[in-house]
Amino acid sequence: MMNPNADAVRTAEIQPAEALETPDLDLRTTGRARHFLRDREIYSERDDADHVFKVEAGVVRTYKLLRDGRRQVYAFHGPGSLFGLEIGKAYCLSAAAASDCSVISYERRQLERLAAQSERLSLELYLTVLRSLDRAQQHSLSLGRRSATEKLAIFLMNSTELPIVGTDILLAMSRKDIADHLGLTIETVSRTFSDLEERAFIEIKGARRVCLVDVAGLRELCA
Amino acid sequence: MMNPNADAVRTAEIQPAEALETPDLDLRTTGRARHFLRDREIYSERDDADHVFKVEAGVVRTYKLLRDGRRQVYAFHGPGSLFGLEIGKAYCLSAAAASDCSVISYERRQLERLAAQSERLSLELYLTVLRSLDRAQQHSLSLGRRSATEKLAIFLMNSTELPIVGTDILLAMSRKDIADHLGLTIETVSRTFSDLEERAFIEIKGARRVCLVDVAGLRELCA
DNA sequence: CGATTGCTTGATACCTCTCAACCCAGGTGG
DNA sequence: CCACCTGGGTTGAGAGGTATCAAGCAATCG
Repeated sequence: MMNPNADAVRTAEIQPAEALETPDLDLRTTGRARHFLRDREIYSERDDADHVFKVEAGVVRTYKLLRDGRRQVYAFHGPGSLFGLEIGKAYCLSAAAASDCSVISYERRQLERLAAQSERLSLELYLTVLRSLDRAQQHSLSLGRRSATEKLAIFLMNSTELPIVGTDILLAMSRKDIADHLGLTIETVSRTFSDLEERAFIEIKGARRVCLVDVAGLRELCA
Repeated sequence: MMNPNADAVRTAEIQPAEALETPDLDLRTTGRARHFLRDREIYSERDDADHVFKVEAGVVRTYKLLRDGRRQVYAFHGPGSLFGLEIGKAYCLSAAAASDCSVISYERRQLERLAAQSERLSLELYLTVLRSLDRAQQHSLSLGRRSATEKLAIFLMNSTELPIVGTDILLAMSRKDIADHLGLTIETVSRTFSDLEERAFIEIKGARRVCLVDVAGLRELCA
């Protein structure tokens, strides 16, 4: 059940390729490819949780809305990442495309059947959830005890998994997505970006394109 | 692997009795009872994760320390709750007694062996982790997007699981524990308690004893 | 008792939010 | 081609909530 050999957990803002990278053949055949344009909803909190998803390309965000419109983005899922695993009948989060993306959907009941038969698949599911838990906890640390600058530095350092062009990273998500992920406002995110640039930690080459000039310094900011 | 029958997830600040409540006999025999005085460390981040624990009595906190002394408390575990499940070799959080408490420790390797044999045990472990994930996400929502008043209201409403005397709840943890859990300072927690009392939502009968006078109102505060 | 510890209360500072204006790139249509 | 519009991002000024620093209080313990 638990794997003592799986070593130090990587903590990435964008959930990277992980479980099911080399999936059982069964699984590959049962999935169905789907595409979503940016900001399209994939599923909504309270919907019947009858599917589990894996990202093929692009980035998906999972989030929750409060009555007054405040939004908390829990995680960004990049290619290879699984999302939509649930205990109960319904999803307890919403999921939407943070960028144009394609995902594979698996029928939950089918996946359950397969997992019951395959020791290996069920272990992978277990590890997937455990990894998500680890990330959620890291995220709590970011939200609870850190300044805007620290939050953004952490976010950037954990975004190293993103598409890279030369030394630059490309952010798939909007300022609002970042803000709602870090518990800040768009304005503060923007100001903090500018601040990091003035202090020569990064260079902003476009709203979605950032060069990490001083990685050591950024890491230092993460305390 | 996944259980479609396990319905709506309870979200409690204090992790309640859940998995292993009716444990396999094997498990019961392998556990070893241990006692800890308040604030004693049970394990530390980076220690070898060779044991898994279940709370028998009292409350345990899992937490992490930053270099500058800031502390984030991730969760409080009450009687019946499992903690210490890990992917990697080492614990990625620390655990300590929030109040005097007794826990049962299981050898991880033994638990792994048992889980490999018992469909039921491995399912319970899976669900335990999934539940923890759900709580961690709820917690992120509290940390990221809420005012001190909302945070404390949520905390109190989720503490209904606590020992109750009449209509009062008894808080097992200190103000500092609460503060570090909610991402606030002790002073703000204290002020917010007072504020809630002035507004007649609660009555403070002692530092650790609170009467929830207006439950409907408190629930309203949770938005 | 005096000392210690945990909690409460007060005054002020600081960080982030709020509201508002502005900028810029992309798309549309005359 | 350019005027216009639109949406996302940036920047500014002021307000507000929480942190910080400091003092005071109550309970516990030697």
